[in-house]
Amino acid sequence: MTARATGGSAPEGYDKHAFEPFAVTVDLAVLTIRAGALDVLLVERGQEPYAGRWALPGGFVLPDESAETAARRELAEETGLADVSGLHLEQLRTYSEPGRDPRMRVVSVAFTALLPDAPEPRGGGDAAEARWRPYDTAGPLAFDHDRILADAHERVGAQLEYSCLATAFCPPEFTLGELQQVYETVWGGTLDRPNFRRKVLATPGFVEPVPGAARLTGGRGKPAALYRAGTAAALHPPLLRPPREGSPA
Amino acid sequence: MTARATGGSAPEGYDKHAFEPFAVTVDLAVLTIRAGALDVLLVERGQEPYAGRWALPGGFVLPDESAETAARRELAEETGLADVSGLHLEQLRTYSEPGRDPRMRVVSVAFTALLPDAPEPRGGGDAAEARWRPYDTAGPLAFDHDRILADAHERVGAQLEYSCLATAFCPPEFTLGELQQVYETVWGGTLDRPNFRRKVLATPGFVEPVPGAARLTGGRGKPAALYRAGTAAALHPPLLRPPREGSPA
DNA sequence: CCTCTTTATAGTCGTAGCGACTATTAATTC
DNA sequence: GAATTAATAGTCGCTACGACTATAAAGAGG
Repeated sequence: MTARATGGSAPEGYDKHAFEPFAVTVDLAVLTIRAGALDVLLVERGQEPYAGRWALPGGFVLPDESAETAARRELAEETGLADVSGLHLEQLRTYSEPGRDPRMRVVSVAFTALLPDAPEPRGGGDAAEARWRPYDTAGPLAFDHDRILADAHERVGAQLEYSCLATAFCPPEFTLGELQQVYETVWGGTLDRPNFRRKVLATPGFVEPVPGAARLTGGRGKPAALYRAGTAAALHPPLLRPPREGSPA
Repeated sequence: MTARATGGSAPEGYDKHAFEPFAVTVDLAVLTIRAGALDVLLVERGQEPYAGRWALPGGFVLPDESAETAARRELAEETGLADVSGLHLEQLRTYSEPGRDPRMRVVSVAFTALLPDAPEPRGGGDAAEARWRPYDTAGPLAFDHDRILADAHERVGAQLEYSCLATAFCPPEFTLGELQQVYETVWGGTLDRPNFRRKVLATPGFVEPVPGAARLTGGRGKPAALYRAGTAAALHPPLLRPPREGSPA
């Protein structure tokens, strides 16, 4: 059933308020790490407004979808991945400023998605060309997508402290060096390797060793032991970000 | 399939037949602490569906409003407070399951609001009677409001750990005992008073003493020093919740 | 082959934070 | 004025953590 609710045609219970139907969309901040840099998936706009500018992938929520379902569908379309069921997808927040789209009233539910490997995106369907772009030089983006992307970055950075989210950037089996690089890339600094190792291994359920003493050969140094994501969801104790300069008075 | 608003092949502007308009509402989880118990502001529904059941206050987002603006307007209407500009209001998440309202497609942006004192709510406008109810015996609520309320509780509990949010439950000047009671009420346990005091005072910017060595008299024991909310937004180091039983293997 | 480089892993040391606990102080109540 | 209540001060021992050093195991290049 379609809601044509402007004026007096609102359903029972809503008729005391006049309300305007809004378009509801999802926007995706799809993040990955390639060559030690944080990359974001962007699409190039072909028409006004913001023609030629890059934007976050997204689209309308269909009548029988939740926002989460729509976001996962868009994620599959934009990345071209066959199976996105295991990927980390999380609602960020909703952006509803009246003027955020000059054409009409659009309320957008933003999501953050994290990918381990980074396949080159295949432009799905009629979508404009999609590409990985470095996070640092991504902007300025169309609409309020700069802010959405910044919010996503901040949220992911904060969640690395107290959740196992970092493993979502890693392949199924990974070394502690790769895991550390996730933290360093998202937080933008360097961490002490022995200390990082001690903290990760001291946190129960964060990672577990791959059976058989598997090691990753082919690198330049000593082969690293392989680990899998553990069963814990939260980190106790948390892995706190080193404080920025100037914090302690 | 469906034309995409951000796609390259769509004609000028949005294709009006590509999406279905949704009603967009806000729902508020308004929390306070009264007599050492966590209370939530609820309204009684007068009509189907869920007639006679309690629900979170909320309403439609008007055409010229953002969701935040609508939430603050609803907060003022439901609580009857003249000035809600200083109250803590924060977006929680958006609920968009297709069947969450049996009448029509409603996407609801949920907010959490924290109040220090607890004036008896005046039923604002045509709203049904609004009342403070204890959090523990609030359910079952109408629609998916049980889940929204639970999500709000969990979010607030988590934010107490690493933000100064607890002061939002307190009046402008408060004692450390009152602040501790906020933590105990939301987390549902007891904290050691000397240790709590030491941690709060050791966190720069969390609280600052009221000038003049002001103290709160009239209580039964030794008068407590009065404090104000500090200037910091985040807590360094965080005030971690005591681990639940069974967490360490 | 031997050595240098690179990376992983092991361990040390001093400090800060924190949980558990005891002691003291200053008000009200009986 | 003694008992009660609550705030504040302080102690003790353990753990976590940052900074640092040392060792092990691979490839690179002569």
